[in-house]
Amino acid sequence: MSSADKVLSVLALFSAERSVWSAEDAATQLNVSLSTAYRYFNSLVSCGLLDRIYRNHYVLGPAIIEHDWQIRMADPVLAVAKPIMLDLLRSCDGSATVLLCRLYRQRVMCIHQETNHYEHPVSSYERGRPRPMLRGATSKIILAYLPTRTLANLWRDYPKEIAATGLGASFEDFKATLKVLRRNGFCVSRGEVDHGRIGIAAPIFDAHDRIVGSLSIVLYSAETSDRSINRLAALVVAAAREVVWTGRTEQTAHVGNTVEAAAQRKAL
Amino acid sequence: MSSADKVLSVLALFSAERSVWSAEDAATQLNVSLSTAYRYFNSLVSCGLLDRIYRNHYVLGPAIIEHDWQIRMADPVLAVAKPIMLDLLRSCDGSATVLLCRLYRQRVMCIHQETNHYEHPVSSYERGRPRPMLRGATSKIILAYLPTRTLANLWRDYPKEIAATGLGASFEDFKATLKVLRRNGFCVSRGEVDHGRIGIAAPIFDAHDRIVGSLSIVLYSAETSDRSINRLAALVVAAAREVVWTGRTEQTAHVGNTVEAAAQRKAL
DNA sequence: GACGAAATTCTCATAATATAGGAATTACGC
DNA sequence: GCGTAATTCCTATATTATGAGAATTTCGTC
Repeated sequence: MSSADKVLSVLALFSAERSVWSAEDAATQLNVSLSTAYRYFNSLVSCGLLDRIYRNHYVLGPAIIEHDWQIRMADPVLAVAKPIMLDLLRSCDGSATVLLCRLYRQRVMCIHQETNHYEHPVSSYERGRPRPMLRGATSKIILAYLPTRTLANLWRDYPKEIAATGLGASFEDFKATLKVLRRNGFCVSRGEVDHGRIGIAAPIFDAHDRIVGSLSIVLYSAETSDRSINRLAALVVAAAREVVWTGRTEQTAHVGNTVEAAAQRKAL
Repeated sequence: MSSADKVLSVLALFSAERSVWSAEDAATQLNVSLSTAYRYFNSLVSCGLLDRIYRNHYVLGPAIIEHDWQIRMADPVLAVAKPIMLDLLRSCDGSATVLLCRLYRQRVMCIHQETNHYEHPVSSYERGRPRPMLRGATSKIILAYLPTRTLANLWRDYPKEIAATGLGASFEDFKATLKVLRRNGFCVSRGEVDHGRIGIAAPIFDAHDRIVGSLSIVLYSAETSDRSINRLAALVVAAAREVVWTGRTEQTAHVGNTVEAAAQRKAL
């Protein structure tokens, strides 16, 4: 582990559970001396990844906020998906939230949300919030298309959790369950992530047909009939198919941004 | 400059102008060897700050998206400001966007936006987008309350720009202009940032009465009478006064989040 | 389904710097 | 302005970062 990796591991301390760290606590946690912890913090503060809000109180910094904006600006998938998600939302009768989620390594994360209930969205999964990997239609439809090797690793690491969520009591069961999902082409879940909610999800692939994410609708189960679930499932599948994950066009996206961006550079 | 600082300086390469970098370009830009650039990239990829979307194509990574979510969750100011901003928005007759902006070192950045024109907000300043420091009501009302030493630095670094934006031809002029703003307690600007827009901004202070940000309304000038500007200015000032920037209560905020967060930890 | 060019990792000797501990300084609530 | 706690500064030693090029892998193309 290089010294840069140690500095970077400071960032991993900051989580939803704990958003404020002191130099002393970090030193203890990372097994380094206090002076080293201060050196780490100073490096991160000076590049904006951390911010010292108060004597002995360090939090994640402005560079993160700005970089997230940069990611949103440059993301070609987001640009393609947004209007599609709004369309999908218009097809929903009652309260609904549409989620775009993405697979990163072995995690599923919400990338974008569109809702018609602005002050109280049906789903609390906003951009950046990690989703449970084994529960909910959003994640399960992604699981369904993972390569066997990745599934084997999951089974090795979390056999109990997989069994507990009803995905299968053996690895063969697990694969069989996922095969059914693949045949359907979509996944419907009830109350697996949030109480009283229904999720309907369809897979999103990249140019090489690898699974990269999912598109889903979250509804109140009390407001939703089986009939409309079927109708919406078809719409979600169609919408997800429109979202082709073209990482490579990112180059063109950045060229497209250049004029506006150059104007902004001079903007002080 | 430590080696960790060099690794962190890689992140600064990623900007709105250029969102994709190759190891080779980064090596050239940073004056390091190709193998060192790969080592840097690997460190950043393994902690999620970068993502390799394709052979030779590195972009900002998932850790940034997730950390931004963590910041939003833990931010006590955001929690206080959101309902206030929604209230303010309801007081606007036509299309409007309400912005919460924050001062970081010598920069102003948008932290949150509420709008009543969801698909085409009146202002394109979303969370994370840096604002010009010298133009627009949002920034100028912050300038107005900066300590003299900071203003002197600004004048030293950007005398031409300050004169060009009409803030003053001499440092004395500059200070006099800002004094008027302070006496008003708010700032109105027309078309300084975006064409055909009016900005109305009021200052936000922390517990020690230091300026930390601003709250502003952006409107279409064509739809807005002088009369309603005055009415709204009073409302913005009142709303901004409600938002007290209490960095220290961040501790309590994190305690408040713990239950939900712990539940999520077990969520895989 | 193998070829070839480009990307990426590996290896290693040397130069550079990260580290802990404590002293010195600074910040800040009271 | 005082006193405690936070933060920076200092230095010798142990550890690691670096570049150059060789070795390997990746992936588009045929």
